[in-house]
Order: sequence, then structure tokens, then C-alpha cells
Amino acid sequence: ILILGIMDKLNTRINQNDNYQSLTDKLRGVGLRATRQRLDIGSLLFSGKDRHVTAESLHDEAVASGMKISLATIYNALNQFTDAGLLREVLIDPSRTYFDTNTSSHHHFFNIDNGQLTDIPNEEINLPGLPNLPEGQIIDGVDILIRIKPEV
Amino acid sequence: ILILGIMDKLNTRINQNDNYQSLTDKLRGVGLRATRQRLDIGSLLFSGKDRHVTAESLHDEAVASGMKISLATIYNALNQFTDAGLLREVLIDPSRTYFDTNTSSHHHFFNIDNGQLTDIPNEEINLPGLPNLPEGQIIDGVDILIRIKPEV
DNA sequence: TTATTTGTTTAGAATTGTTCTAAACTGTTG
DNA sequence: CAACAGTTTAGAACAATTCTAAACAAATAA
Repeated sequence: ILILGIMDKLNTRINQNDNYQSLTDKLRGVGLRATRQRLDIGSLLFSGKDRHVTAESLHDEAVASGMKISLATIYNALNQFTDAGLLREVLIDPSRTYFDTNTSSHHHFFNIDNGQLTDIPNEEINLPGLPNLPEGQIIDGVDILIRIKPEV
Repeated sequence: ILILGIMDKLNTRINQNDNYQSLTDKLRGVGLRATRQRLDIGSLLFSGKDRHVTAESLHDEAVASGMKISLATIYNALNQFTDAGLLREVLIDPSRTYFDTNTSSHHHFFNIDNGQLTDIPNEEINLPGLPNLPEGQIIDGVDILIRIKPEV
């Protein structure tokens, strides 16, 4: 059992180093140190599929996966990742901040019934004829949120 | 001077009753009692032009106009007015809740430089070809926010 | 009108999401 | 491996909002 435990640890270590190499590059690429906590958080966020998280939800998930990370660190990381362009903030609900791993131009469905947020691929929506902008102003970004609910 | 003061008060009283009659109807119409506080708040919100306020900004304004109203009452009133369909909540910034006196279908410019929020008349924007909705879901509403900033 | 009921306001406490502080710790660089 | 600079953390602090329960005021009944 002791040996199994050690092998397990070793194995995890190796796998993590493995998985974390590209994450390390990603973090260094935006000028952030590749700390264990950031790598752990990154492994949850950037593992393929796009995700929408809040600080709280991500912290719960991290704790559930046995990672040792404080909530403050989650907040720090989410904000730093966002500043670095690795995440995007999404406006859904004035009481919580949502982060989206999909940083490309796209929009959202928000299910007001169960709080679920899903992406709308950019091709599926288009808004021709943008309105006249106020004098001397330019567009910084456009956010479209379509609130949906179950039919009857 | 005493007489002027009294006339002034009387005048104000008369004007207020005057102005407040339609507000009284409006409140009763949605099942709310026409209390002094609600009438005062209503007079700030529904006096012609469309407005965007936060609880804090409205409270400051009320206090500045010499109205005696607690912040809790402002919160209560804004929420009740919103539930009653007299106001709309606008998503701008996860840290504050904005209310809009324009409850008709329309969208917003948000100046990220100075925080100013302006309406986009509904005719000026259109989004043809709405995306396919998830199975069994229908649209509850659409929010479009165009973030703008000063040109260079 | 006055009395009664029911809804409203309020100060202050409580709650929630988020940021700050400063001490301990850890990547990175020389 | 030493030294520095950046990072993490617990817990305090903060800001926006809601709650509590006691005082109060509008509506209604008598």
C-alpha cells in the first residue's frame, strides 16, 4: 500500500508536469509566474471545452478535486487571467461576476430558469446597421445577451 | 418674510399635490400605496425624460433635493417599481445595479470612459436572424450593450 | 370622523461578493 | 544556492444589498 501510494503520487506528479507544460507556457506568455495554484486553476479552465465560471463555483470545483487553493487566490487568478486576455468577463447578473474561457467574439443565451449560460456561435448572430455612435466615440465591444426560458 | 415663507410652503404643497396626482394614479395602478416617499422618488424618476439610476445615485439626488428618505426605502421602491414594470434593470457592471425608466424594448451605449449610459432607440438597431434556440426554450428578452470609448 | 387593519419606512444589523493587508512562502535569476 | 520579486493566504475590511422588528401612515370599516 505504501508503495502504491508513492507510485500514485509520482504518477500524478508526472502527469501534472506533462499536462501543465503548455499551461506553463501560456502563463509565462502573458507574464505570469507558473505557480502551482495558477496551474491547478488553469487545468480546470483550459482543458478543451469552453467554460463559464464564477469565483465561487471554481473554488468549489477546485476543492472538490482535492486542490489546495484559497478563495482569494481564485479571485486573484481570475482577475489576472482576465487582464491578460485569457478570460472574458460576462454580464449576466449584477450580483455575481461570470468569467468565460471563450475570449473570441461571441454572445450568450442565459436560461433564467436554471441560470445556465451557453455560447451563441458568432456566425449565428449578426447585427447589421450598427446605430450611429455619439460624436467622437468608437466601439470598444458589443455584448448581446438573450434571456431564454422553458416554453410554457 | 414670514408670509412669503408660508406662501412658499403652501405653494410647494399645492404644486406637489398637483404633480403627484398622476403619480398617485400610477402607483395605485400597480397596486402600491401612494406614500410620500414613493411619490418623491417617482417625481425624480418619472418627470418626462428617461433616466438611468442606481440606488445610491438616486438617494444622493433625493437628499440633495431636500427629501427625507432612507437608502433602504430607495432600494425597496426601485425593486417594487421594477417588479411592477415601471422600471427595468440594466446589466452594465457586475458591481452595481442600474435601473432604467425606459421600459420599452431598446438597448444601450455604455461609455467605458466616464460610465455614462445612453439609450439606443429601438429603430436604430436590429438583429435579424436570431440564432436557433435550445430545444424547448423561448425568448424572454434580449439585451444589447455597446461599449464605447473616446476615439484615441 | 375615529378606530382598526394592513402596508410602509427606517435605523441598524446582517449577508454576500469581492478586495485588501501583511506575513509566510515560492518561482526565478544571477 | 542566495537573493529578490512576485505570490499565496487567512482574516480583516469594504461595498452593495437585504433583512429585522419597531414606529408609522394609508386605506378601510364602523
